Amino acid sequence: MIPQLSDTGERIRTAAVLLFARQGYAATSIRDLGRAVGMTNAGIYHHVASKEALLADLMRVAQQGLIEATRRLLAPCARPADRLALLISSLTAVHALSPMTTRVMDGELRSLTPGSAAHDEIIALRDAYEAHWKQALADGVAEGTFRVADQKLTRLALMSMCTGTSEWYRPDGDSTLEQVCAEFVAIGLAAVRAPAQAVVTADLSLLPDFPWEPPHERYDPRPDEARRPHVR
Amino acid sequence: MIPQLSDTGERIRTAAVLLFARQGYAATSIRDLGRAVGMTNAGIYHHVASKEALLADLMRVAQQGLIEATRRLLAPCARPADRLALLISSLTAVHALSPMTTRVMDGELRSLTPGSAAHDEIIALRDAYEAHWKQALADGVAEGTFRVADQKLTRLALMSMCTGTSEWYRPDGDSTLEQVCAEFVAIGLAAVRAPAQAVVTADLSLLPDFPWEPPHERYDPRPDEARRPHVR
DNA sequence: AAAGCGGGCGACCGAACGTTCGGTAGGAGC
DNA sequence: GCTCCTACCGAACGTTCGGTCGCCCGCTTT
Repeated sequence: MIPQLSDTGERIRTAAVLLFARQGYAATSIRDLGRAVGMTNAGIYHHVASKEALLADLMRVAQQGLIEATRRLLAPCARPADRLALLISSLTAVHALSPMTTRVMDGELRSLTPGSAAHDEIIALRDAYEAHWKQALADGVAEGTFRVADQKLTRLALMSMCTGTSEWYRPDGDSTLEQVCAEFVAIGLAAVRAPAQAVVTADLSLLPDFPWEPPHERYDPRPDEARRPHVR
Repeated sequence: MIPQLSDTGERIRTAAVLLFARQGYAATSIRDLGRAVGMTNAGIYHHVASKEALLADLMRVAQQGLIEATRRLLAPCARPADRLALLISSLTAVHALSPMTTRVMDGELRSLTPGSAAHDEIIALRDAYEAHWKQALADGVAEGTFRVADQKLTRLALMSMCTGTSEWYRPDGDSTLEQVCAEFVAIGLAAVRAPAQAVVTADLSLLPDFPWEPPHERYDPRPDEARRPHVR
């Protein structure tokens, strides 16, 4: 028979991403996790080495997915302005489409034990991703297409704008994802004083797909019983 | 004699803002707090009603300070473009100058018990602040000065850009705070298609001053002994 | 000198934490 | 029929959590 190997593991990851994004890693207990998937806390440990290893797994796969998707998107694209446009629209789209995963990815780095192998690995992955942005900005400046006061400032400001999307975007809001991306690309190109051009946005089908990302709207992890008030 | 009433209370708040910003509220224990100010956990409770009340106090004062400063800044200013410029530069400057306080203010709302009086109060304060942004944008659109696809989208994108500043700004970086503010105002006005104008930025002396905000660079809370590795 | 008092300490509480362990139900392979 | 193996549970481990209680020290007031 089909072993359906990681079915339970996937359900655990789905619940973990949701709870970590909602309450934060430190405020989520293994027992919370078990309750969300209809298991005892002991059962969780048959699928997960430790709470921190679970977080590290989620963050590694998320970060690698983003890097791989970015590499694919940027491959056929030469001009710095186009590359910057793709970086902006893809980062925005990933944060809009996978808000829970990206919230954990962006905000829980501090929950990994500093100096641990997992911590260092995630930092290296994050640096590898940011290198794409640094390169695009530096190329545009070297080419004379971009005029920026401070490349680091510009990069961090634009990335903040994109990553913030996970905090507010709703698919049933007033703007479609395509409109959001186009708008952000326009703002980004204005920020580097590049001439407004034919708008290039990312092909959404090339974006990473996280199997554990819950559906966008309301998703309630409680299986059959009400959750305790979490007084503490 | 001067009772110097809140000296210890102020030291507790300083340590709390630092630890909450660094590790998060849930990952910070009362004993961590006590260690940072050279006290036992029991001693802390002579100055603080509860851990959550301490967080609520910090958030309330921070949010009220921001609202009050914004009110003062906006008072003598009529044109929507100028008001938007002031909102952008003041929000950016507060996040650059008080990164620890603003990180707690922006990121720890979820740590307040939902439905509690404190939680509702902070939400009401946050809504009161956002009303300034909504008003400025709506006025500009009504007046015909701004052209935006979606006011909510524009507002949240610009606010994300400003609040992100607390995550990366360093006073010894490549850009001065004035340059950052001017740049962000330019980006913001471009985002609403307002004509580039004489740049209006906030008077920094009108910004709120949080007595507990630690000095910007490295600030080490350990009083005399090394900190345990925080294994758990 | 005696009394009052605020600030802090040591000891402690019940609960929850991450994690481990022995055991067991059920299906697959021989 | 017997033996594995996977998946999970009940119970407990030692530790840490937020918070309380009683006492004591050093200061002020009288």
